[in-house]
Order: sequence, then structure tokens, then C-alpha cells
Amino acid sequence: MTNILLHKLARWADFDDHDRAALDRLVVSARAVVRGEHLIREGDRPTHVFLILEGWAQRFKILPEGSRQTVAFLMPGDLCDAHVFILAKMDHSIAMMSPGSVVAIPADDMLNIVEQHPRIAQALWWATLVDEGILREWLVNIGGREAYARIAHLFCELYVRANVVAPDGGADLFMPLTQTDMAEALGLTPIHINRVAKVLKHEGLAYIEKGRMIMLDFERLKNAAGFDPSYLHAVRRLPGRSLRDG
Amino acid sequence: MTNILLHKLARWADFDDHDRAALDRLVVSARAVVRGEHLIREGDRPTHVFLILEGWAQRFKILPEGSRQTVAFLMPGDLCDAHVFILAKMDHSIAMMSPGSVVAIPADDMLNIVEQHPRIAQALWWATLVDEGILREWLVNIGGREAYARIAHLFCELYVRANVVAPDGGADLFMPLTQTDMAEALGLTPIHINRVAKVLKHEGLAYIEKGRMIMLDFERLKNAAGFDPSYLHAVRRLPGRSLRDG
DNA sequence: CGACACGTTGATCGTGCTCAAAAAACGTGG
DNA sequence: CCACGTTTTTTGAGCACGATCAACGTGTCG
Repeated sequence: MTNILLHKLARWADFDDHDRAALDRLVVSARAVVRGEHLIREGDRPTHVFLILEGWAQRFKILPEGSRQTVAFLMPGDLCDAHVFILAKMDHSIAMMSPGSVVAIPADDMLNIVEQHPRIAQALWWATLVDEGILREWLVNIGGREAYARIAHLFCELYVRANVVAPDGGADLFMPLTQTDMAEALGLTPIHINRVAKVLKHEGLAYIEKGRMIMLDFERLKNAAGFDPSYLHAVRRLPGRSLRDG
Repeated sequence: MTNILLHKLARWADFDDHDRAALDRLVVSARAVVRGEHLIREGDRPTHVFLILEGWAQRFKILPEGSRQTVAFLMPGDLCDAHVFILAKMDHSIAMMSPGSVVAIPADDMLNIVEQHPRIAQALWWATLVDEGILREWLVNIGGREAYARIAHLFCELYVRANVVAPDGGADLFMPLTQTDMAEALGLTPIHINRVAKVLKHEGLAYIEKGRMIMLDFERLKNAAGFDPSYLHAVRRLPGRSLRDG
């Protein structure tokens, strides 16, 4: 099967065979991981970059009183912080939300590849900027929307992102999140998620059940959420003066 | 006076004279900007990177109903997205919160400097990772803390960051934010900010008045906020195997 | 079959919002 | 220097969104 990292980055960049071979060489020795397994913990010194091949992971921090705040969901093809080994220690943890498999890429391999493959370096920058855009949108979502629109917005984002990863075009997608997971991501209680998500379901918009999302009416859901997918930067930048040899 | 960008990046990297000269060449032709002036707007195609020399700016998005959610405060020495010109259009706007001055650095100049100065490229990565860490912590702050601790946490962060920029060691710092600015950053109403900030003041922790923060008791404020400054990554990584030529 | 995680529902409470208005600070021009 | 408009801060009263506490279903897996 095709390299999922290559597949993701190729959405933005035009790679030559040399680039593709280099990306293939990164993705060796996949490791199976179980649900709940930590890929890296807050305070650890980062020495590897993780690439998710299968399953979902969550990036989170634990608050002093013990509650967990999720700050990102990672899906197949996502890299955990391409350049994080620049920092002395992790300021957050990453754990699997479902069983899956990952590749641990040594920092030196990442450094080598970005030095020798400028197109890959740029594509990794693009992926980083998209992750940042998602993070900003989550802040907007939690800070500015009430529970109903907040949940709807998360559903929209996950639907779009999951469709990119596995574009079977279906309205039924792999999405291994519990209501508690959503609560920890959205700054709400699981109880409130349960009640409000039920409304979304009964209104015929969308719902998540047994690890799958059933999308019923994306247009109305987008409307309920005030969802604008621009922040996912799925469209490629047109050639222009300001990107070298663009 | 010394180059503020150099000053900031040198906290992390060891530059040689060549690097320093290159950074100096970036910072020419400062432009005065008034309060409220937009440096860049959502939807614009980014062609320049802005460096804040004086004053504060805010990064924000406007929600469909018209409210504003601030996702970052930018202080002197901060760059607005070192690599943002990779993207086709801005997914947010940046505006000045106070009068000040900025430098607009063309994309090509940024590309040149990171190609020719690997230490600068790494230092810019570090700055980007710190900004991301701050963004994550804001998400944790809004998602997981109630108003009292949330405001206290913002005060802690701004105090630490402003002290780095202008370390006069004083408990009285330039901090041009109105209660409405805080409200838009924290996902609260200005009215609630007013009431809760008054408690922090009367308890002798800290307050902001006339564009200045008066820090009364940082230790107790940290405690009230559950503030852990690790996410600001102020300490330099010790030399090690995983960063090339350590 | 038992244990445990997850989902569901009800009743009550409280943080923070809304609406409304006034006082204080600030900038600007006459 | 004062008059004026504008922005910012402050205060009050009532409401509602979402939290908390408690319990019970439901499913899944060992």
C-alpha cells in the first residue's frame, strides 16, 4: 500500500522520485500500539517524531486538579510535531485513542531529510501551519461558541479531515471517539455532550456511534456550526512570486 | 539600540557575527502604526512577515455573529508567522492593540536567511514551537479553568513574557490591554472580567491599569492560576545527540 | 458470568451571560 | 482650558447554559 505520509504531503507539494524514495525510507518498522498507550509524556525529552499510520491519537495536558484537556486529535498520516526535538522537554503528552500503529522516526532522520529535500521541508512546514490553524480554530470554537455549535463544529472538522485520509466518499466514517473524548476536547462535561449530541442526531445532522460517524446532512451541520473550512488549508497555493521558483 | 529580534532569538541560539549581520539586515525600514491598524487581514494572501518592534498586536478571528476571538498577543520581538507565506491565504487577522512600529519583511528575504543561516532557521523553529506551546496553553486555559484562574493565568503569562522583552525587573510593566481585550482572549464578557479582575486586585495579587500591569504577589498569583511556565520553553536545550553537532 | 467502560437520564445548583445604565478616563477641537 | 464625543470601567438585577451529583442502562470483553 502507498505511504500515508507521502499521500498527505503530496496534497500540497510536487515531489520527484528522489523525494518519494526518501519519504518511503522514513516509514519503516511500524509498531503496533494499544488503546491508551502513551507515545510521549509531558516532561520527556523528545528524541523521535511519531507518525501515525493507523488509529487516532490525542495530544493533551493534565490540569493541576487532574482533569484532562485535549488540544488536538491526530489521525493517520499526521506527524507529532515534525521539529519538536528542538525543545528540551515536552509540554504535553500524546496517547492513542484507539489501537493502531505508529512509526518512531529519529530526530536525525528528520534533520537529514529536511536538509536534503527542500520540497519535503516545505511540505512539512505546510503541515505544521495547518496544525497551527486547527489549534487556533479550536480556541475560537471553545472561546466563542456555545455547546451546540461547538459540537457541530468539531463534527464538521473531523468529517472533513477523515474524508481526506480515507476518501471513500461515504457518510459513514471511522471515528474512534467517546463522548468523554469529545468533552475533554471541547471543555464541556460528558453529560452535556451526551444531551446536546442527541439533539444533533435527532435533528438529522450527524452522530457518532460505536466508533463511527454517521453524517446525515453536512450542509445543515455546517450552518449550525458556522463552519468555514478555510483554516484547514486544503487548497494548494497558486504559484506566485513570493515562493521561490514557485 | 540592539536588534530586538536578534535579542529574542539569541536567548536560544548561539549566533556568529555573520548570523547577527544577516538579522540586522532584515530589520530596516520600520513603519509607525496606529492603534487598531490591521497588519494583515483574514483572506489576504500573505507576502510579508511582520516583526513587531514596539507596541502590542493581537491575532484574532471574527465569528459569524460578529464577535471577536483573540488567539494570541504579539509583543515586541515577536514575528507574525515566520513561514506563513507558504499558505494561500490568511485564516485570521492581525491588528495593533497599541500604537507602535513594525517591519514588513518580504517572503524572499525570509527564505534567503533560513537557507543561508541554519542557526537562524533553527532559532525561528524554536520561536514557532514556543508560539504553538502558548496556543496550546491558551486552549487549556479556556477549556479547563474557570474565570478566576483563567484571568490569573493570563496575567502570569503576560508578566513572564513582558519581563523577557523588557527585563527592568520591575513589578510595573507596559501592558496595553483593556478589559475588553482580555475578554476577547479569554472567552468571557468584559463585565465578568471587570468583576473577577477586581477580586484579584483586592486580594493583592495583580492588576492592570492605564496600560500597565502592577504585579503585587507573583507567587500567590501563580498558585491561584495553576501556572507552570514550562510551556514558554525559556530554558535552552542542553547539548545532546539528537540535535546535529549538539 | 462478572467487571468495567460507556451511554443515558433526572434534579438541582452556580458560574458567567444578558440587559441596562451610569461614572470615569481620554482625546480632540474650539 | 473647557466642552464634547468616545472609549473604558463600574455596578445592579435577573436569567440560562452548562456543571454537579446520583443513579441506572447497555455493551463488550476476559
